[in-house]
Amino acid sequence: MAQSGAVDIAEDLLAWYDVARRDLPWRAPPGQRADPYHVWLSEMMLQQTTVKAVAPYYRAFLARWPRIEDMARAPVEDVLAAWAGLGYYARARNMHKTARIVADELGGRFPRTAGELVKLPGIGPYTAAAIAAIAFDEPATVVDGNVERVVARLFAVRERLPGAKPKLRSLAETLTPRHRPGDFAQAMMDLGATICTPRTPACSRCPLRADCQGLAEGVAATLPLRAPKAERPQRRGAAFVARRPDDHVLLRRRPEKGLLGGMMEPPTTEWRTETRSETALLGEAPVAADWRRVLAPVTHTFTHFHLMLDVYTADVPADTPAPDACRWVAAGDLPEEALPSVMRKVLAAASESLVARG
DNA sequence: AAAGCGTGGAG
DNA sequence: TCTCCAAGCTT
Repeated sequence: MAQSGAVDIAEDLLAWYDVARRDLPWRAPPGQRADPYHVWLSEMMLQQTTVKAVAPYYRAFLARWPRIEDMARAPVEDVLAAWAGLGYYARARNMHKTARIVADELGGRFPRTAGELVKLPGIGPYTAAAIAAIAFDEPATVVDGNVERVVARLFAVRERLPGAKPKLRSLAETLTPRHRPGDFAQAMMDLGATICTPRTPACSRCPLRADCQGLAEGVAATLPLRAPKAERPQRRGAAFVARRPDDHVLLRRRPEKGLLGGMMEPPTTEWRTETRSETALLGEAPVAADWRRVLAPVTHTFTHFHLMLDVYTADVPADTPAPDACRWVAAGDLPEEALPSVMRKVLAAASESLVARG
């Protein structure tokens, strides 16, 4: 194998990027520097989230809040509602905090270095480096899952993640060029997303195949090695969909911190590992009513547990007061609410059952 | 520093 | 159906 230096590898990758780069909504045309607001917004959304899932949200956010001052002015509830369905909702809360800091305290301008960017809410080492490199041309080393995979294969690193992170980072640093660092970062991610994929990588089409130690040793597709994951426990609970005669349903705002923080839901019981009796579940209903259980429970899988929710529905009087942290919402306004996917499943199950009952 | 934190698509 | 996992951050 002709052993190329780091500079050659970076040059080969950039040459490939110039002809193979993906056209993504947040990318500036070739040769132009991207708008920091656009880069930041896209990077916040892209944390642990696929390009395909992000694209429509990115367009919607930019159309609704064209400048960071616009987002800063919006109530956080609006941002959460627009974010609903993307997951990891702390990202949206942190993003909004950063919007206000940048708009109100920094004159609408993002810090230009990774070292300053990382101090802002929701911006960690990866996002800070990505913004600094892409928007401000700082030769920061951008290390995400793609980069870890590409580097692990390129240098045949057999140490397991997450222990191997420091080694992978330092190897990535040796590759980062002072010229076009933003394009280099995006090239690494494009390579990881389209060629050096987690399963069945297309090594025959890889611009770095001549320098890939993992390929030479026949282990590329198996890297990087990962620690086995903990199994997900099952949790159970009930959700209560109360409906008024004027077609309003009762929603509750979840606590600011923790799972689905700040998001709306039809009131639910606690979610516990053990199964509880219907009587016990109904004891946590938000209002007294003739609750009827929907036939099929809603199931949903979160990052660290499976959830099964029994769904109860009830028709309640028009003058039923909304309990603490709750409010009545017209059925027609539900699409605009900050309802996470699992809670949209609950509402769909309730509404199907109402239809089925006629 | 290990664990908590979403979702939907691919295989 | 089920597992894996995607441009990570926070505490």
